[in-house]
Amino acid sequence: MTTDILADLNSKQREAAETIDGPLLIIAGPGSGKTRVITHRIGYLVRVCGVTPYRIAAVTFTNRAARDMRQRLVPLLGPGIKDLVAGTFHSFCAMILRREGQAMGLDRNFAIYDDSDQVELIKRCMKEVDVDPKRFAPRAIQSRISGAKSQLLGLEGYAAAGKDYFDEIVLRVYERYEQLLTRSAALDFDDLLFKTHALFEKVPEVSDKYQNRYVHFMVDEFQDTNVAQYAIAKHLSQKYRNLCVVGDPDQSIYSWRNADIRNILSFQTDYPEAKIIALEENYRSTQTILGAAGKLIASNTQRVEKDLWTSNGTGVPIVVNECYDAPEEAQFVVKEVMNLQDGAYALGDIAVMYRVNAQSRALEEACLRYGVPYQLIGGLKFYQRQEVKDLTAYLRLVANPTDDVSLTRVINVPARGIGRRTLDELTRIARDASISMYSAIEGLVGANENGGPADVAAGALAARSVKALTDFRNLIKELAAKSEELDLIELIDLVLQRSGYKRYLVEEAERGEERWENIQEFRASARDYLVMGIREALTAFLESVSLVSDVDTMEERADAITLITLHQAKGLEFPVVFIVGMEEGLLPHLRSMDDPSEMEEERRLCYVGVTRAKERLFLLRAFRRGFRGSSEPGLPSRFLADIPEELIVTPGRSASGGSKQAGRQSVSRRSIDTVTRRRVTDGASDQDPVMPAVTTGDKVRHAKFGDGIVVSRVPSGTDFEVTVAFKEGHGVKRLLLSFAGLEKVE
DNA sequence: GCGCTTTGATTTTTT
DNA sequence: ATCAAAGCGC
Repeated sequence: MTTDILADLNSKQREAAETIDGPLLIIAGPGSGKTRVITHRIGYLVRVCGVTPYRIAAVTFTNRAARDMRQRLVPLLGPGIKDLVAGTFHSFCAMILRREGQAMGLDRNFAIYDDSDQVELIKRCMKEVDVDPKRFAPRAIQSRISGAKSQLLGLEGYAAAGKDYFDEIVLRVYERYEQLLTRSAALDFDDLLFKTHALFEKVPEVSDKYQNRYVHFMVDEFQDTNVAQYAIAKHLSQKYRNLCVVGDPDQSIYSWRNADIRNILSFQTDYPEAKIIALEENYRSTQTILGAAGKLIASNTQRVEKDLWTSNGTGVPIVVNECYDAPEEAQFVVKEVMNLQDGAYALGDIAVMYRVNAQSRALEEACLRYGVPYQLIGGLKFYQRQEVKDLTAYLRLVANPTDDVSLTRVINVPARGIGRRTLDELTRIARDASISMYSAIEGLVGANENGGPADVAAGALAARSVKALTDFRNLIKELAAKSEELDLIELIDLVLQRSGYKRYLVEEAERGEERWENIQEFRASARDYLVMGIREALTAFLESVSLVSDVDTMEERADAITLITLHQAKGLEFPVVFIVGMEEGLLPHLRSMDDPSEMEEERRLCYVGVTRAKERLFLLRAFRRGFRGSSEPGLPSRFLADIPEELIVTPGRSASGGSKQAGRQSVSRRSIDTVTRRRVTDGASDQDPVMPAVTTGDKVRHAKFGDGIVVSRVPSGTDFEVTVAFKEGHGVKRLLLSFAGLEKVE
């Protein structure tokens, strides 16, 4: 039994999985089988030690990581897996607060404000407390407030610590911000952590309940946790002291989001008895890649040395190349991709990574031009799109009408004659009475219906404005009432119809068609929630909308290359990796230049990128790069200088014109052959596409409906639902991919 | 109150 | 280059 589960672990991994009593720190280098250790450790706990999954919590950095973990655990835990808590800190805390938050006066239907909601609210606060948004960037204030919460200072702590002039300003906004959040029954991202911690501190019954429950608590990506997260982990494992944290200080890349690498040090002082296990064997990369990574990270001074090694072969040299500008760099990538594809690789084996999202543009254009299918992660995030946010705001209002940010967002979308004047007046009333804007409307409407001439509140508003507000209130009321009898999809349809949003999009809005399609995609994503009761479904759906990121929904596709930021790439691996924009000012980024510790973080970011690669790595830079219109020459990244020359091959400067293909091609060819042999012996084909690789925009043929174009593709259970627009009067059809028998046509 | 034009600023990374 | 906020005429 015992040997069964841990059989395929190496001795260190095995030791980590078997250490189940007391605090444990696992330092896991890149590619060292970290996820494997975590899942096997859980499997061992359940299968061998007889711990019920209900008593285990595993917190990961992304939902995607949690999903992967669950998937791998299914064969080990069977149906018991549903009792295992596996999620991000934020979703874990949201769950606790929904369940227990009333103990400290929290509304069960609290809204969750994401980043942009926060900034909206902060702008409004600034107006109210008379802080000029031109002198002080709302974003900067938001980041201070976020910092205060992440470090568990909160308003009081911040007030006590604050010193300089800017702090004074922030404090004024912060105070109002908290009032408005409370008034809106809303929590921001940081509150999810901050309030959970506060709940544990203030309400012993709740604290006891969860401390008793979690006999084993595990934290993944520990190097990227903040003070609040660590405090919560500590708190929950106080009783059993079985806290297992896994991380790699060299991959800490989120200090800007208040992640505190010192947590690793604190862990060792907080738990002096902790066992520390380092996983140093790398199963992922070639010696060449690992060697380059090692040299790269060795230049950091603030680090604990590690001895990473691999028994993999040497592999092929790293390709370093300079191109003239970003478009040429992108073209180089695409040409190489085409070479690799004829050789040994599928498109899904290839990723292109970059420092800033803006760099994806040139890459997309090149892919489009040469017909290379790509999958862009992040960028203009789906849930951040205007139409999706608008619809979400309506749904949030149905769940919680006191949500001021959502109300302000859609009260006049589509236009209903509620303009700035009315809105200003409404804000004033709400402020004076310390109530939400929705309640303010209720008040106005009530006063108006009673026909009181001494109607002080509405005095400043025209009758037609009051009428418009009344109509809006009735709309929300109606939606809320009807929502009880509908399912989530029906509710969405009702919202779209009754609010006039559908008509607005289709008939008047710019790019209406495209945006309507996004709405359709969003609507389809609600499908997963139909099994629950409407109320529960609505809350869960809204929560996932706020808490789910783009990497989370990333599909493993064999038929497209992946374009992704270095940050998002953490935790992923690809046989072939291109890192573009290896230039001073970009990687390392300009903003890190004057701070040595930020510079070290840039280096770690680069290290993360390099260590994503299994077999082939390309490091590219452009001689000059466009920046907001103009274009400026740049210098090669200092990180390139850290990589030993013997690990590098340079195709030669790709000067304009001429026969630049020849030399490069021969290098590529030879290298691919080497790799091909290895891959064949591995016998590992990680993808077996049973279904045709059909994606949005593809031309397809159906036996009955003929030719059409794929409008959208949405996961649906283990299958995909594709929406296809067919020609010749067959119209738009929704089909399940596995049954549709679609054939791709060119 | 609405919609057009002008002006001005602008984020690096994301749960 | 791009987008949001402010200003202005209807």
